[in-house]
Amino acid sequence: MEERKLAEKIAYFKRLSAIQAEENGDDAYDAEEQAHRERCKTFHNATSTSSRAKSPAPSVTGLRKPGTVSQPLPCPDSSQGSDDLEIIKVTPRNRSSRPGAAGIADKTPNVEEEIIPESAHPDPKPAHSFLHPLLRPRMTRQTSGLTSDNSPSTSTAKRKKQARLKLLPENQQIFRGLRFYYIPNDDANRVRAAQITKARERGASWVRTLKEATHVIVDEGLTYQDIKSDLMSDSSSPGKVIVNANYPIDCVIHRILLNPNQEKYVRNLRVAETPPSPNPSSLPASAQASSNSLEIKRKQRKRSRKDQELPPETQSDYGEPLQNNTPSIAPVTTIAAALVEDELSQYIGLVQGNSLYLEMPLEEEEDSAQSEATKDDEAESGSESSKDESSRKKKRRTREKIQLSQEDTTWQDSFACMKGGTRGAAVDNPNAATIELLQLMVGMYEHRDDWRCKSYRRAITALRQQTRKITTAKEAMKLPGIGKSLAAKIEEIAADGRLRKLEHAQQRPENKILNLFLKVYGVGIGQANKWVSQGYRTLEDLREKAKLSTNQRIGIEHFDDLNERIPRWEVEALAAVVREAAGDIDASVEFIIGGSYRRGSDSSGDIDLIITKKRTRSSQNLLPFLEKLIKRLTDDGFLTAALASFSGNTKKGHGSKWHGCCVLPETAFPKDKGKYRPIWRRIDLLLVPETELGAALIYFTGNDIFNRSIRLLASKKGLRLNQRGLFKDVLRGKRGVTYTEGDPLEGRDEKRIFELLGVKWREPHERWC
DNA sequence: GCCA
DNA sequence: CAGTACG
DNA sequence: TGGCCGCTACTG
Repeated sequence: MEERKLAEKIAYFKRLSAIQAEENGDDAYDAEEQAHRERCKTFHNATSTSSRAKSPAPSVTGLRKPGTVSQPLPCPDSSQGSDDLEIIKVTPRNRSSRPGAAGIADKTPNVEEEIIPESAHPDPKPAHSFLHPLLRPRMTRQTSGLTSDNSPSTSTAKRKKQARLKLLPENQQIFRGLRFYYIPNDDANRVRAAQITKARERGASWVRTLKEATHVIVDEGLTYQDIKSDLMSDSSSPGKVIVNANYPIDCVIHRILLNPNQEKYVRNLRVAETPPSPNPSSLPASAQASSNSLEIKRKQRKRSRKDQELPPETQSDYGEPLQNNTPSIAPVTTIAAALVEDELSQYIGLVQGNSLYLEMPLEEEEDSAQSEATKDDEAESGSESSKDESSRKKKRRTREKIQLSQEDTTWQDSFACMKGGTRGAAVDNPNAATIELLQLMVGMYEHRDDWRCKSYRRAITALRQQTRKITTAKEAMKLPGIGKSLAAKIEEIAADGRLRKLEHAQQRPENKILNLFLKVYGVGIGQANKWVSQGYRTLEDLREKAKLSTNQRIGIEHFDDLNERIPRWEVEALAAVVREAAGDIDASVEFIIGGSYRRGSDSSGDIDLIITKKRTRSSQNLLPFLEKLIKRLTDDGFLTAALASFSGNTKKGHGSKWHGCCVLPETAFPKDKGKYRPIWRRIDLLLVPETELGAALIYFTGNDIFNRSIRLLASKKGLRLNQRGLFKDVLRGKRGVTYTEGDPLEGRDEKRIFELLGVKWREPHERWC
């Protein structure tokens, strides 16, 4: 026992130094990993290009062919999906007993429910106290909530149940959905305990049996011979990832799931002879070939911070030299951008600025600049239309302004819903290039980090309102919603027309695959992450091997169709079909096309229809009608799928939305539009009583940013806006207690809602934010 | 991501 | 209830 | 440091 601990301790420090080295030069991937990425890149290029390719045939059969290139990524066999279910059945103790929690082993806010309260961390001293100073702050945050939950914590801890494990933000949960089994599977020693904690903070769940695991983490020093018996006992080992403890560490360092098949992670854990049930697809030749122990391969390139502080020219590994349009500032801030980029390039969701930033001289210059801005602002406070000057007001200024100015043009102006924003604005905008790249960043964050996403979009909105090109960070900082980080990015883009962080993110195969999966209806970040980590890479993989919900299957089968834009004329044609059918059922029902169509868009992602009728006070009143309509349209072949209806939802009395798919019938296809081709379209129907039409119009017209903004504004005024109306924000502490009465202020009249909110009316086409 |  | 979707 | 839209609605 003593020997064991000593060995582990040694191992700990060994890994620790590795971490430190990594942190110092955190883009120092070793050659193996880079090679892996290259392979991935090549692979993906080969397969993904067809993702948007449309087949001339009806899309029912138009699913693109999966990648044909073979790739040594772990690829779960088809049985794996069903394994999950079985696992849960077998070992329910590790999970919440709630039936809905199946398969959601990550995300453990309710860990207390779990069994095995005690955790074994005999040492009160936090593990991170060993760590390199640079690491400490972050580590402190991560491990502060070290706790027990479903962990197979076995040692006889004195520690009782205490603070729960604190999960890191979603975007850092690189292990989300994965289930780790350690050999040995306890946290008896500090090293492993810390590793387990780190893994779990990043979304991994620590399971007690080998059978449950997706990943088996074997202590360094153990060989295949050592774990052989363990693995033997598990018939499901094929398909599992078996790696040594360096793997999760490196993943944490790089903030991303690395290729587990690299030799350094499987060293000694695999034998060429006869592994119990080798999973060929997860055993690359290289790994199988050499099982002899090599020395710990130290990361070769450890760029120190000093090394990074190079002149821009040296930094740039692109062909073109940087051009200095802005003499005095550019060099400095370019370095800043480069440094930041370096730091951030590891993983898209990297948080918080780094300390280097605080040392940058950006802020000092700002003060002087700010006084100027202040002066400018003074002159024209209140005139919203003087686009250039007034919108570059400094935040501090804004605050003053609030106090000084009058109601109408004050703080409300900072809400997106107050601003003009029009669709075509970006086209001829001087910041178009910047906007475009930032927009791509939004795409990378979409569904992943909602808040960051929001920030980028807000920044884009700000840029769009400029009449002058923003070229420096200093300048950008003056815009509302643009802080240091975004300002640096804007400057980087202005300087050399590119954003390295974006490029880096774009070329990550994981991101490409993730983006692909996220486009499937019914697939969110959780499911997409799970699938990616399970090794699925194409839609074909999903269709054949993954277990899909009904909706997800539809989303995949008609992926190409559903991701295609709908031309405006077709939106009208589709609506006409619905109207016509409805006319036979109840001619007094009215339809309003909402969504981007109502905002004037040339094309839409889907068709949004508000269904309403005079003298209706509840969406319930329209339910019978809708049922008939649905049946009729389904029989006609117009509606092709129901994605979200309101099946057993009568209890809440709402039942107001219907989501599904439809196809424009050939009979309704305009002759002048070329050759007819049936394309599945997403259609959303919203049942709206007359009394709620105004609010529903606001909601269904959007855009989303506008909605959120105006709702936020409402809440700041002590009101509440949703798709059913504007409400007085009464604090109803008791659940649903008599909230039916009196609270609604307005729901019927769209303009009236604007008025009550003190917001100047905006036409739908002015609601692009 | 930004901001109070 | 958590995940996903809607604008 | 916590909030960032909706006491949204629907699915499983």
